Amino acid sequence: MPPGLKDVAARAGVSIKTVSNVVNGYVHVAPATRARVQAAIEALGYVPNMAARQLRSGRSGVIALAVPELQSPYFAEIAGLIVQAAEQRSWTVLIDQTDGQAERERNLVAGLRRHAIDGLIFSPLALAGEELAHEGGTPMVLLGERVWHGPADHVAIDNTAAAADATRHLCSLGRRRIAAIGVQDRPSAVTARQRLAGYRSALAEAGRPALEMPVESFHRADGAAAMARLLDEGERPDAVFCFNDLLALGAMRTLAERGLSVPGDVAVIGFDDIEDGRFSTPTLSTISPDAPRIAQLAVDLLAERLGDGSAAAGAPRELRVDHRLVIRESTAG
Amino acid sequence: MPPGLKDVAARAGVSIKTVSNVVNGYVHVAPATRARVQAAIEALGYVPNMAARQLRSGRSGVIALAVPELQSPYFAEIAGLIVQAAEQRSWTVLIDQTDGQAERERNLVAGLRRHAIDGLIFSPLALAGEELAHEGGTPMVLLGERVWHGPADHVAIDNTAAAADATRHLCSLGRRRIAAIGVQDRPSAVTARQRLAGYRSALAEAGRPALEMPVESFHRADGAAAMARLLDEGERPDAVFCFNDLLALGAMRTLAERGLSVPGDVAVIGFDDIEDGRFSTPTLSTISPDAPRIAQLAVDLLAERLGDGSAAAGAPRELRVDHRLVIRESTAG
DNA sequence: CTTAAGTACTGCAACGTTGTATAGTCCAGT
DNA sequence: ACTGGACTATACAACGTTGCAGTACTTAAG
Repeated sequence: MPPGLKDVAARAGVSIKTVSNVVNGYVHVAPATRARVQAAIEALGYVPNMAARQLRSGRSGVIALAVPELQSPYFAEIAGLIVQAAEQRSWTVLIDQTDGQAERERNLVAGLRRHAIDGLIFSPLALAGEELAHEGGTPMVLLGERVWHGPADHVAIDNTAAAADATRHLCSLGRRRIAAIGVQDRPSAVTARQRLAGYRSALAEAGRPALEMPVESFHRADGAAAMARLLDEGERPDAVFCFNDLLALGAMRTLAERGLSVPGDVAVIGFDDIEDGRFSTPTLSTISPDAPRIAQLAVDLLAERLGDGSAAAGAPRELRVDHRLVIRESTAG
Repeated sequence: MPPGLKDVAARAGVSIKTVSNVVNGYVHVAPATRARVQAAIEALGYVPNMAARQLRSGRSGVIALAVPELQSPYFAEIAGLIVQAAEQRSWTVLIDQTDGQAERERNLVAGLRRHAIDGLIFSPLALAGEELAHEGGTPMVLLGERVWHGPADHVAIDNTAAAADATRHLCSLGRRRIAAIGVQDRPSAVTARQRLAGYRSALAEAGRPALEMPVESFHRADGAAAMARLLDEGERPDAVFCFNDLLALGAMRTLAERGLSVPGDVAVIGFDDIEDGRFSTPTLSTISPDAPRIAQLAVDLLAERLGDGSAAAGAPRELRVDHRLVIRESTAG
């Protein structure tokens, strides 16, 4: 049984509350007393009991981060950055994998964990719109664009503009048949729909035909399969905009297998700027979102809602984060 | 303020304890009463307060997983699998990033989180040996070989044998100058040392010279830099065994930049079987550990220690998990 | 008809912590 | 000497839950 305030108090010859005051850095404690208590704490190896603290204060010091899957490098990176940002506030991050399952996401929002976490940073995949609304419970910050008008804060890059940037870049290389890999028309696939919109608008601007390939999900295998379909289907594209880097890496793999050169025969650009793309052969051009800033802002927004007792007060905010086009070998020359 | 047992009890016209009994599935509750209480629970949206539960029971239902970094695909995969395995027991996993910092790892072992988690699955990087010993606190399962004789369970593959398998494979291709990338001589770099041992023994067996490149850490950039040094240094190797896949991907990148073909000029094999290697150009041969089994066993071991009150009882166990050699393009032909 | 065993439910205490209220001490300024 | 304030320390009551002990009633067995 680990020692409690009681044990420390007994050893130091003071009251329980005085020990509590020392632990919490209360100012009005005589130096001698403080020293005695400190010594007792050291001697017994006292560590505050978080459960009891939380029971009293209602705060656990834990925030949850819900992402579709950790295996995806982009989410792993975001997760790592959020953990770091949370550390500055000495929060612990509990990472939840939703696997893109609506049921799981619903549970999160419904607040099944309500009593254990102070706040939630959530990157929704299966849910969208009003389904994300939650009544007065845990403060929540969403990663991704705001496409509805519920009470949660959002942090996102401008997906549509970024997709247009990527597509325009391909146009500027003089490519004419520019395909998009990553189309999804589920109503909840907000990100895919926005990137598609950006792609279409840039193509329309340049007067080029659209060539759109749907995918099940955003993994390498989906990219590889989509590219294969594209090649088998008809006149082959001379450029591909993939809605994330994993799709692009999969697509490049198929191109290599078919003996096509990148960017010679087909230029490829991705989205997310994951590390893999910096070391692939060829290296992958991409849209680089300012991930550290996304993480920082998400945590800051949450802190704001948490600090202020009136969490509900203040209109929900949408914060826009920068992105930039990174040109590497897969679209060089 | 969320409703508590008290509120439910008032609404259902029973005592607090009866509600508690219903919630906990205690058998001796009249069906009618149970129904009434259930209705009240539904109506108020009652959710048990985990903090209070933990305070009473000492159990939080949360286990921690400590890995060096989530950005590393291997750890991300393990993390995902462990979360899934833990879910079967309805445990929540709190993922901790140590960033390979000894201080951070020490804190974990010392049990700074002692009161908030029931158990710890730990993949140590900076710490080794007796430093990992911990007195009677939280049950702990270590990922990685047991190189000391403390009280914790271990789950690991046979790193030395696996490294020898990889090296022998390169020998069997008729390669003569087989380099190793990933050497580390910090006493805590247990994994690196074991893989090095396997490499050396296989080379000795085949009567080939050793060619060893140290690295700072196990990332793509380290692999790329090590490969560059290797090429600049002297007679170039015709095969490289990299101690993980990230190093191998980095090395392949350097080879591509230098215009060398893989496996034509240099065969490359990695270790971990991360997804990147299945889609890289060329695809990467590797040692594939049975990661799902590692995750399952780690969780099962922890459950065993947790279930039994006498956690200290029972000798610490070391479980060996299978691995296999996966031959892909980077060592084909 | 008594006793024992079983069922249905309740009340109290405790888990370890902190906010509030309070009491005593000491000194400065009247 | 007397008031007011700052300082130091304490006691008590919660936070929401569950283990334990206990009460009242029912049924079965002797």
